[in-house]
Amino acid sequence: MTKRHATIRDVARVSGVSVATVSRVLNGLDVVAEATRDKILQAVEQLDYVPHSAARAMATRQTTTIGVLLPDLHGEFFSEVIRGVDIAARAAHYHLLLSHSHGDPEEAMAAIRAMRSRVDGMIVMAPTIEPGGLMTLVRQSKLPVVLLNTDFPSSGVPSSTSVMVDNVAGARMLTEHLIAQGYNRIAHISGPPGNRESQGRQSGYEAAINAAFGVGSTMIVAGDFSEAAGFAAGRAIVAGALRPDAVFAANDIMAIGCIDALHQAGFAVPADIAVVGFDDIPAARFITPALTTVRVHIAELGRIAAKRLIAQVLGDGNAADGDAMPQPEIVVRVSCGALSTRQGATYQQKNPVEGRVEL
Amino acid sequence: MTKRHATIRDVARVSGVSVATVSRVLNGLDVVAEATRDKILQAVEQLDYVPHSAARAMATRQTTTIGVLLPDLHGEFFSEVIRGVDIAARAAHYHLLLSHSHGDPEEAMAAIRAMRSRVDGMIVMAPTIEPGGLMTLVRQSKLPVVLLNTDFPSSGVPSSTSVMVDNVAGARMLTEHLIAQGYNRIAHISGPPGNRESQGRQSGYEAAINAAFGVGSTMIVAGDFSEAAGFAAGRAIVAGALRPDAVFAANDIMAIGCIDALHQAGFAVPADIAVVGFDDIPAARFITPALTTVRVHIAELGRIAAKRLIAQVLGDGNAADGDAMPQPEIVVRVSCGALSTRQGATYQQKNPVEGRVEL
DNA sequence: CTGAAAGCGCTTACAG
DNA sequence: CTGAAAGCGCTTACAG
Repeated sequence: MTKRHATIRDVARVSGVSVATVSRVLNGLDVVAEATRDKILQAVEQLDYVPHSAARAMATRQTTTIGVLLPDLHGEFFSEVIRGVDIAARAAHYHLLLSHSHGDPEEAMAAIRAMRSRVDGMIVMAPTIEPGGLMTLVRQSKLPVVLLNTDFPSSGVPSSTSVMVDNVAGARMLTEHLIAQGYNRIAHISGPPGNRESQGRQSGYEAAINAAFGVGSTMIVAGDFSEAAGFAAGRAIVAGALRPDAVFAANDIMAIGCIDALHQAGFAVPADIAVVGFDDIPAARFITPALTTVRVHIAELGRIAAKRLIAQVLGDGNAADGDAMPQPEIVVRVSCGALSTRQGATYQQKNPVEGRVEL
Repeated sequence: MTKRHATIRDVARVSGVSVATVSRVLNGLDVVAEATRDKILQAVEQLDYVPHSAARAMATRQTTTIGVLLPDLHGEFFSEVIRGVDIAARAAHYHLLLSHSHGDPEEAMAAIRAMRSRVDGMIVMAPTIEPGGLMTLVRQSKLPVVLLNTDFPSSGVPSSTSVMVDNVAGARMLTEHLIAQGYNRIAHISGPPGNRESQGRQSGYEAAINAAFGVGSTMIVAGDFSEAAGFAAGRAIVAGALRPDAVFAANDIMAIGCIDALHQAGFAVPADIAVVGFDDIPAARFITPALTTVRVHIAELGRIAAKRLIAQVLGDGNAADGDAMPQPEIVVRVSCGALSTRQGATYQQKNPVEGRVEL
């Protein structure tokens, strides 16, 4: 067992051919004679030869690696994106290089540069970079890029380079679901201003409310996606003059905070006031009452992003056109009042009872 | 904007020096004259030059990348490991290559080979590879490796090459916590047999019970880490002859299933029977009653693994010796009976009231 | 302090 | 069907 790995020259020597021929066999060029091939494969086995990827990358100018740049590495959204990206990457025999930006535009820039020579393309989610800067960066990286939940000036960029959750549709559906149940004073706890998820969800809410009750019927309580903000919003609602009969929080964690505040003030959910969320985090199923919410298939989003990216890398223009964007779906549980408490809240009913409403 | 990126030759040409000198500046060899340096840096800027990592890797035989091989990519454990690994990798300016094995030994082997030439070392978590095979693989990969929560024959391998959660200690502490509260018929819902997490947690439980009540006082209900198994165990307990006054489920999700079954049978938790878990998943805080459990700082585990790995890569023998392994800690909430229901269950008390008991 | 040149381990026209 | 050789873009002794 030598200290250093075998190289293609070792394989050539052992099998008595040139490195060119070894290379052909390794790359599946089927011009090589069967006998030669067998000899070579045997040598490969014997030497435990694995091609050096940097050398191959130099020669081919390809890395068979895609980069994933995320704003941060916390929580379920991140892991689901990665999981989906991995599915597509693995199917195409691509490796995955991971990076994140701490939500900082500077770091995002730096990460993109650092990745540039190590990948054949990248999936970037960088909500904090202003679109112009991002565009420049992408341009000068000269790499195929697919944007994930990230704004991009649409100046001639093919839509296939951007995938995103349809927050507007999800929020609208959910609001309409509340309206359909007879609620008519529906408040919205918003996410942080300037955040595109926030904006989309609020827009969907407003569209549904305005369509049903006319312009001016919206009730917005400012939040920021934190549990504390949801709690505060709950207290404000309890204390406020205009009592909503239902609350749509822009994410689940705020909904949970809100429910907590309502409970503490002696309100029953959903009997006195319905509360729904967005995201379908794992905890949504476990709280009491189980939370009605909107689920987005994040892994699928990641998978599609990766598939499109790889198609671009391969110059395979429309290989990924077959994949529809995943649509948000409503997950009906107890907190909206559509199900009785005993349903939906507990383990066994989980599958049979939860109602999913496809868009 | 040419189609191809600038190379070191371009920089050399523009700044009127040799590529060797450019290389020196790029690598911080401070032998270069200030004026030369400035010229070069300016050219770098102007050309938006970024060194080609494959070329550099060829020349230096280093990739400044570490690989992370995980059994799968689901859930919080995974994302926390990655997050921790990333912290250490980033601090040392290493990139992260991610792979997983679908829990399949064959795939794990393949993944290790595929990674071999792309990384300077790897963190591998491959609980399904039998130790002998893993050892061979690691040996022939000739790469620094740190094992994460993975068995390894201890034949002369320095302990720094393996990091793992101390399940035994965590389970023991938790069981002792129940004992200290006066419970004396404490059952354990085990994880899947053969799983090392399972085994460790069960051992810790047994050690504590045997120490307190003498050998033969343990009560084990077989589980498999699933919510359904916890539910089934709860039903079995309800139906059984020997009623425990407390249940320690080997993970939170089984504890949740168990509580559900108890509730459905009309038992109050913790008044009639206490239930505790292990892992401190996010949902543990949100269920009713909020779950007493054991928290393991997974991200810290990942960080230490990466730090040790990088120290090995750098030949920096004891650089990581300063880092103690993270110890499990008990998170006391409502389900063990130590806190009143109003405490611990709700948002505001989250921080002030939850009792953490350091090991 | 700087440069010319070899070498890292592959792939790929170009010949034969 | 196979081989000799150039080239991918760096780094690093070795000279000077």
